[in-house]
Amino acid sequence: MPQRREVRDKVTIVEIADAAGVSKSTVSLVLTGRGSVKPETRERIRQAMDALGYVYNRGAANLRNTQSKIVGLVLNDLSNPFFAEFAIGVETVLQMAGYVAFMANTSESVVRQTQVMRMMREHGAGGIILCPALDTKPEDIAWAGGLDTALLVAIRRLPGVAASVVIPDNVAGAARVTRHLLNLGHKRIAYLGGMHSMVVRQDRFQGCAEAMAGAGQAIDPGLNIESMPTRDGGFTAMGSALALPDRPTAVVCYNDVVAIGAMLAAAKRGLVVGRDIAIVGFDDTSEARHVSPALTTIAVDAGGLGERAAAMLLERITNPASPATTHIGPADLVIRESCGAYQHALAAAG
Amino acid sequence: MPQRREVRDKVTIVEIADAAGVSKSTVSLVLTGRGSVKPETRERIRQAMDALGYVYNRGAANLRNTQSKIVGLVLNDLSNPFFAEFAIGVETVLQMAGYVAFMANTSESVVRQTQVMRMMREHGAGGIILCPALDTKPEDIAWAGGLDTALLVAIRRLPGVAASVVIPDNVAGAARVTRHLLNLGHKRIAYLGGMHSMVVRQDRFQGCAEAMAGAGQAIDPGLNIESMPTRDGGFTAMGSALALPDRPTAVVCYNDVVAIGAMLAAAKRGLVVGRDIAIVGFDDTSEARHVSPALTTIAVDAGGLGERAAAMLLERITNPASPATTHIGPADLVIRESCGAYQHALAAAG
DNA sequence: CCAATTTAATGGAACGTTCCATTTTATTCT
DNA sequence: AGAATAAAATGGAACGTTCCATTAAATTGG
Repeated sequence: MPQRREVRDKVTIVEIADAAGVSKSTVSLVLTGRGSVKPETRERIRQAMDALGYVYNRGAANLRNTQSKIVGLVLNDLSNPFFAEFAIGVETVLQMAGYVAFMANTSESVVRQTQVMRMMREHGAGGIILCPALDTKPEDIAWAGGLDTALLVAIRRLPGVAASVVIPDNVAGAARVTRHLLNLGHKRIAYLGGMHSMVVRQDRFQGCAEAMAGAGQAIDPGLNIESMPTRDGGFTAMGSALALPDRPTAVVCYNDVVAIGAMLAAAKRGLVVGRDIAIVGFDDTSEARHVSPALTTIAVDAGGLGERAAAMLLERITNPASPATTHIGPADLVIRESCGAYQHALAAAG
Repeated sequence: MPQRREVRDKVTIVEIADAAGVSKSTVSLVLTGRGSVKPETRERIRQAMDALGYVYNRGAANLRNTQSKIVGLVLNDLSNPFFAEFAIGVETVLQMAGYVAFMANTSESVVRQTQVMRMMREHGAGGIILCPALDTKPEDIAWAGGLDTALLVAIRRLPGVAASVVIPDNVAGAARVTRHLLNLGHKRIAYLGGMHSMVVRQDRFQGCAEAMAGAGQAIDPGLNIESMPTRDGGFTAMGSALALPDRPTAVVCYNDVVAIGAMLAAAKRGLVVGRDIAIVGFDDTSEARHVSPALTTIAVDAGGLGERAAAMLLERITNPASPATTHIGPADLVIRESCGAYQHALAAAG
């Protein structure tokens, strides 16, 4: 007696060929759209395909091709809306080009990052967009020189790595928002949040310091305070800033989430943000708009950076001879309430 | 004369074998860790691998295996922090199990959703977690009965589809928050946001209506107002609610983002939310905590749902005989300021 | 020390596709 | 109509791996 069939085995190209009374080569032709096949035959094959529920096996195809049509996107912190926006931008461009993104979240873990990138390469990713986890070392991506997988580093640049780069103009943005505070009359300005080892902090701090220098001022070293780049980090950093005998009158924060933590700390001490003290952020995440008072910050267009990153990577994939390039995106000042500009203007008018 | 070599071709298992003076079968053995090979030989092979920069070709391997170790995650709206949290939960569990997630964002487009799921199946995904785009029809995922790719539907259930399901307890959650409002003395309660065709809205509205009925009340049909499930949608829906001759005193919203839009509309009309009118949300996204006044809402633990979804899918992948199951996660009331409970308590005490 | 056993290592045939070199069939030109 | 050409269809050898059936080498037992 015939044994009950356990699992219907995958339907392949030759079964389609049999069903359509044609050779497997012909089926391949209609699949890839490469040769010329009689419309009538094509139709017969198409019908056989959905009748049998055929699904194309890209693994098998890539075995000959090398063209994998997949790219990896490695994010250090998907819970940060900034990176979600970035990812959406990447995805949009990729999907238009018929590529599919292989996305993964490392939660700032370098070992996870390594694992995930290995997996992606093993699956034949033609390129990887990497937003590196903290403490990523050049040797963690030693393969980057190779020709099989193109690498693009985004958001956090990675000194000493041969790869294309897409970042916002951190130093110009920080300089811009600092000048805004200087124009409002602030002199005693603090820089809050982020760890000293982060290149992004270095860049932003540098912009801030340059703007101060341009106005003949300098940042008091005691007002340059590190913290984790989190809400809690901002909260405690602001706490120590306010405990100082000579408080700052304005605070530029590493990013929006630090700024929001700092606002909480100020409020807790009875200060009205925007009146008693100015606080500004960086990134312009959607939270910046909805927090109260609304946060003055630097908009870097996360989605746009993502689109640009994807486009640049695609270019390098399709044309491997092209050199690695660097794109530095705009960083625009968005004035809201937390800097006190509005109240300042009122006072000037009144 | 020899032509300059264009691209170093991929190094394969047999090149490793040659370099290590061994057969390709032996290399395969150490790669898979299946047979027994002398430690000394294993070491020699390992060294050859990193000397030549070998990268495992999973496509080729899967050709024999069928075990792909990849699963797809299809999200309808990555820009919503709720789904980002969900995705992180999924990713965490998947990565522990040695799987890699293939993540894609559809932005509520059914055609994009179809494309992306086809791609994933073509790449050999063993399963797909789908947060369906609006207007997804059962026939859009007709393949779901097949045995090659397991399907799990999350967050928005999809009537008429043979798949496992993971959703929060929408009706219980909505009932709970509605009872809370009833306990605060509200009688004229509106339901705001979401389109009538969405099953999630149907469930939440049902919970709300049941709670009202339990208190001998009913929702005035004129206070059941549809809108897009966005901030703008909430804003305009609230606008029309407030334009009514007989205004609601409390509003339960489809989700947090609608609620935040509604709060803006109320504030614009000079109402103090939490005092002049109660507004509550659903989801407990991180924005709910930071908006002012802080939003009373229903917490559904997006991350936990994600973890559960991944675990359930993995179970079905490794054991295809197991039946499709449904998990309904908890929905807990989080009382903050926007419902006025605090002021209510003060008044009662004073 | 030889047989029996265990441990290591090896060919070679798949797996599902592509693509080159051919062959078959249809179309056009004089 | 017959030759020349163009269009359509086909075998079969890759691609990089796994795994079964073997063989070779090492270990054990009496």
